[in-house]
Amino acid sequence: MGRGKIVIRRIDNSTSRQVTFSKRRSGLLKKAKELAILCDAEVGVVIFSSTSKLHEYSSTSMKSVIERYHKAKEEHQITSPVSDVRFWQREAAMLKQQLQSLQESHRRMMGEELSGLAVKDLQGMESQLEMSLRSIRMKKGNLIHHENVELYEKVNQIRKENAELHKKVYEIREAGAANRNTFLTNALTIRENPHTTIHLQLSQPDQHEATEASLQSTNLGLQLH
Amino acid sequence: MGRGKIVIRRIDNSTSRQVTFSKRRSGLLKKAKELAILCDAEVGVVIFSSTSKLHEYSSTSMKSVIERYHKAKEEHQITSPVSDVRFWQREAAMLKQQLQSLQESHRRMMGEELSGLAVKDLQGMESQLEMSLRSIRMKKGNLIHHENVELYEKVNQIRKENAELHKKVYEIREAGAANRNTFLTNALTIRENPHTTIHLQLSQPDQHEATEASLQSTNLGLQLH
DNA sequence: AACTATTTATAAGA
DNA sequence: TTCTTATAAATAGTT
Repeated sequence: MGRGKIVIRRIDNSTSRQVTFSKRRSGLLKKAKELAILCDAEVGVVIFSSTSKLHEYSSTSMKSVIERYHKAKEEHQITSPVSDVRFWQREAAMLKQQLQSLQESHRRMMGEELSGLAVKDLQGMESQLEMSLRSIRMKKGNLIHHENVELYEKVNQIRKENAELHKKVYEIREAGAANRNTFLTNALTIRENPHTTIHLQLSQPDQHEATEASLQSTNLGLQLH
Repeated sequence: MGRGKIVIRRIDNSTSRQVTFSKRRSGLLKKAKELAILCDAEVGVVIFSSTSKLHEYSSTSMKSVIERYHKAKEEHQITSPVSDVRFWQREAAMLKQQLQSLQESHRRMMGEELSGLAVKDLQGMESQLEMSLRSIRMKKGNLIHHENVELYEKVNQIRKENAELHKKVYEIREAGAANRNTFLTNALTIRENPHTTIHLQLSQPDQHEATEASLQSTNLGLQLH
């Protein structure tokens, strides 16, 4: 990555070795930092220059990294007779767990890591956020809104068709009455207003559990006796 | 150094975080190796993935690196029981502090303990909450989409039923024409189906104030007695 | 696990 | 040293 390609081998010239060390050291530490942040890793880097100068980076603390390293390697001496150690280890483990849990919750609260959540969970979060917010602007018409409008229109169309059906049935009754002359007085009851209003309301996100679209049969039972 | 520029910040998506970890980890270890060789340095790198898997490199041996590190830090004891206790105590204290800080932040996020905050702080929180809500609603919108698909199906079903009603009405008329002089009285009963109610609800993720889509009662009561 | 379009790191030069 | 710049290398997004 430079003006020319180099072979990875000890740089003989002391000055340029020093210069290269300086550049690459900062590059390495930067990359270590990025890895830790990007990938949520615990990283420790220790560098001694050829002049024995120490340079280091750790995403947490070098002590933590080394401790963890020893544990992972199971090279840590086991029995420190101090039960205090175990207590504090447990304490730390518990706190770490609490912290992680809260961090996760916090991230979700920040709108991150929402995958894997159920609608109900999201609903709860949303209403919580809404409660927290004094005012939130309403956002207008997204794709679902348009679909909603279309559904509204379709339902209205069906309503009209139903109204027409009603009218036809009424006409049939009239015809029957005319033909049969009488005692049909109460034969036909139209209970509903022919202009039955369809109430189309947009649901509250909060009440999403209840918004499960349930469109039930408009089955108008027609029976001949 | 990729198809697009990225911001150095925890990668939310677990899969791509894992992939990036794998790529960058090998990159980091390679760079560490190169630095050690080119510049005649002693280098040690320890990496714990977010899943606590250990990865390491050391130009000499990790033990040597760690010992030299401790020496350079003038901490000659690798791990004495005493320092162990202190370490865990410090660890616990640090975690406790982090936890408290995050708890406070979380409470504020929940709209609690807002006193003592400047207008600027509140504005920052507000925009953060708005961003969070956007993410959550978008996510929810996707989840709700399938409900719309179901609604489409149900609407289609109703249409079919209406078509059948048309047919029946037609048949009734035919029958009426044929039996103009016969007993039709009470013969035709179109009664309300108990399930006639249409209950159509659509969730609108964004227009929460007025998004309750509730379409009730296309109840066309048709009764012949 | 490859493939590239890009970004990033850095070797060499000033 | 520090800056500049041409180029090598790393890698983000994609397949």
